Amino acid sequence: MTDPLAAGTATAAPLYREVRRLLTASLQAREWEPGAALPSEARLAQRFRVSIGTLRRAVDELVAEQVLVRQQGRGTFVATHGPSRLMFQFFRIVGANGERDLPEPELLAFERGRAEAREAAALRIAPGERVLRIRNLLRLGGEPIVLDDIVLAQRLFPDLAEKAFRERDSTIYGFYQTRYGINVVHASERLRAAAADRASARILKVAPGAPLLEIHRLAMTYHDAPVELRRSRVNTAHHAYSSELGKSPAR
Amino acid sequence: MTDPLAAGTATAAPLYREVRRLLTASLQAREWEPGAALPSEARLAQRFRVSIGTLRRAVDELVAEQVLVRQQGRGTFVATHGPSRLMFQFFRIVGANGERDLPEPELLAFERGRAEAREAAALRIAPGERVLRIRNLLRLGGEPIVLDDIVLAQRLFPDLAEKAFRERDSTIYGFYQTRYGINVVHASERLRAAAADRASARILKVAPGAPLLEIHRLAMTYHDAPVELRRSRVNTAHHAYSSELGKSPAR
DNA sequence: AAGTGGTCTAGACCACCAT
DNA sequence: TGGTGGTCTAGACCACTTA
Repeated sequence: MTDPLAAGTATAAPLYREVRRLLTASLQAREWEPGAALPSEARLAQRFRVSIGTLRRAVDELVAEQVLVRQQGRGTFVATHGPSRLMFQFFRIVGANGERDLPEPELLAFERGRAEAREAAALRIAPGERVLRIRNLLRLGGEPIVLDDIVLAQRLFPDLAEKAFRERDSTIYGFYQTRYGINVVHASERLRAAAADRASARILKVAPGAPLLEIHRLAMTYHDAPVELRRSRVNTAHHAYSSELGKSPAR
Repeated sequence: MTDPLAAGTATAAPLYREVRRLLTASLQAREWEPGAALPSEARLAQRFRVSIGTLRRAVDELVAEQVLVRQQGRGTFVATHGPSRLMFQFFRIVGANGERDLPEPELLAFERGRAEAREAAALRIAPGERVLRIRNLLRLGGEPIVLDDIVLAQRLFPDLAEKAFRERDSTIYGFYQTRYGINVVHASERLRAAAADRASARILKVAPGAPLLEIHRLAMTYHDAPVELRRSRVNTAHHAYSSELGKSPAR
């Protein structure tokens, strides 16, 4: 194998990282559609001119981040944002006994606006740039539990209209993925307790001033590029946010 | 290599899992002290009669769970519960700008009691069994921010007295590890928003009824055996709980 | 210089899935 | 039966730490 970085610039990155980078680039370029199978590991190893072990190590990392999914005997697939991925990765609200229900969404508002300073900084766009503001209610077991206020850079979602958003046939991240080729791969959240303002209280059917769990989330695609800013307010009277510390996801 | 499970009982577990099990057993038996180096990978591979690749795979998993720590050129070490592990794995409270401070603890109460039904179920002991109840305040930047109520099965911590707990020279989990050989390796948490009761409000210097972030944590050692039950109340006026979704820790 | 973990390879064999 | 991913091996070479 020829050294990919022969010059003496510090220490060369390991080969499997370079292979991972190439795989990610192909995913970004939509060389393989969401849900589709990648070429076999043997073929990919040939293509990148590495051993199968090195190729597998690169795929291992993308599988760990749930960007790819392996199925023994069948192949390796581009992960889709279906209900199961939502529940495993992006929806952490559980019932009193730890049980998880699929949330039922209701679109409350869909508006166009301009980015405020803090929103612009988080989304890495210019202050005042056009944004979409979406208000979405999630019900669990019929009860209104989560109120989401979503901000998107309009530039990333050209032509997105309320009708298309409302009539999507999948999760929100699934919609981003299939309609706009934007694959949310991780998110960073900050949680606080806050008193319910009047509007939130009315929608969530709690008393004004009641304690709500407030979550600020920045969802990102490859290379930590920001995609979506979201503020959630959760009625935690009969639900909770679940967090696991120091345990590898699944096994 | 002889098959470790020759009989036809379903599918045999992979060899690296068996090696991992043996390593975990040695750790539980304190064959290597916290902070001490394990034998080299070559020697461990010889000992377990596996190839170095298989041995490394077992160690990989324990490193991913932060039970072991690798240092290139030096060796592989039993992870200790020092300040850095606290901050990376078990303390998720950050400031308004995301900065992390080391909390300064103050012991408020140390009492003996009996396990209530829910506590007993969580700790997997009998209802009414002896427990220790510890109330601990954490300050950040001098301000009281987190109030912890800790419940321990006395059986796991024989002879534990207030003085020893108060005068410990490390984190609480470091104390469990060095004094009792109990290594907390992961924890499961449930977060809610709740109104401050009078006692909490006084200690955290907030108004009674102010919204607090309430965290119920069950800390576990190897094989998910429960160790500690903890309820935290956090003043999130100037701090937040940080959560990363779908990102491998560190890299 | 010696010892450690980190990377990479090449190949064998197994388990599982589709046909 | 053929193709896929999953496991395991044996060995070479590199990077880093310590003395």
